[in-house]
Amino acid sequence: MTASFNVKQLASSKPTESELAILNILWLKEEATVREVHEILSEQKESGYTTTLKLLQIMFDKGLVSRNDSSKVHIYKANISKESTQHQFLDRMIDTLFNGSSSQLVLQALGNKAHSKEELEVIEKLITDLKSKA
Amino acid sequence: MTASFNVKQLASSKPTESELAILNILWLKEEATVREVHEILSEQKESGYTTTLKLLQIMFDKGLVSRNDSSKVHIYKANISKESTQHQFLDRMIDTLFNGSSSQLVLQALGNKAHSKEELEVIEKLITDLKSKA
DNA sequence: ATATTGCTACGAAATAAATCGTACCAATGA
DNA sequence: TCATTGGTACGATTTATTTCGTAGCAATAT
Repeated sequence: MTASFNVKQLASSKPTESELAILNILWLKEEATVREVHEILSEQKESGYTTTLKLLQIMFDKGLVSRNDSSKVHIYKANISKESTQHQFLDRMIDTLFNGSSSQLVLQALGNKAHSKEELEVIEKLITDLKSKA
Repeated sequence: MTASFNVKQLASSKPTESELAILNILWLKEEATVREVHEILSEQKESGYTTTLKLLQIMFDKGLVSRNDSSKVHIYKANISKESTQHQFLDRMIDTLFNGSSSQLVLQALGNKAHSKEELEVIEKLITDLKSKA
């Protein structure tokens, strides 16, 4: 048996908080064993090894991660991209908290925190591009 | 006994999904009875009256809403602002999903959906302002 | 007076999420 | 060979959240 993932429910379900924490690690490392994930995870939050294991197994069942179990030590990979997950959460947030207006959200986000001139210019450039296409 | 709210845990806790749905209604209507909240809520989602009631009572205990119970029919108000809640969720999201970079989030949000020229110009204007202060 | 209606309070069940203990297996070292 | 180590599987507990039934009370209608 080689690389595979379960198809009970495709990666449509919204990851929970702890699942997100694990996904972040997998996005960073591309591949990781349970132990590796657990090591990094426990820097952020105290918890037992089997908790991490179980979480990864649940995520596997949901299709959020895939794994290679050809050797005894299973190797996990994220099965959804960071971008699509960002997208998913942004959409949901725009719906539930910004009356469906993404520009509303952008304005808030820009207002909240300090941004360097460089960051602002990158954004500005994107807007110029978008305007020419609108 | 007049307008009051419980102080067990101040409005620090992150509202849950259903609590958010209720807050949205209260932000819209400024004040509402349980029945009014329930009426609007059940347009979006089937559920019993006492469910809404209980939810409001829990939110009251958490300090998320305040209420005037001087008459038999209690009148509820949101006790946290929409803006601060947006802020709270944005921050959390930036942390857990955008490596702490809010401009990253802005870029994603701008890229995701179509924006009208007008919206883009409002954002552009804000950026110009921010740049002059940076 | 008594029944009905509409409200709050609140315990408790149902569901979802997170956590952990224990069993079990294979590889390795003494 | 036998003990130890390090891995997976998985049931069961705990905790958080949602949902609802039932009791009880006051106002209103019959």
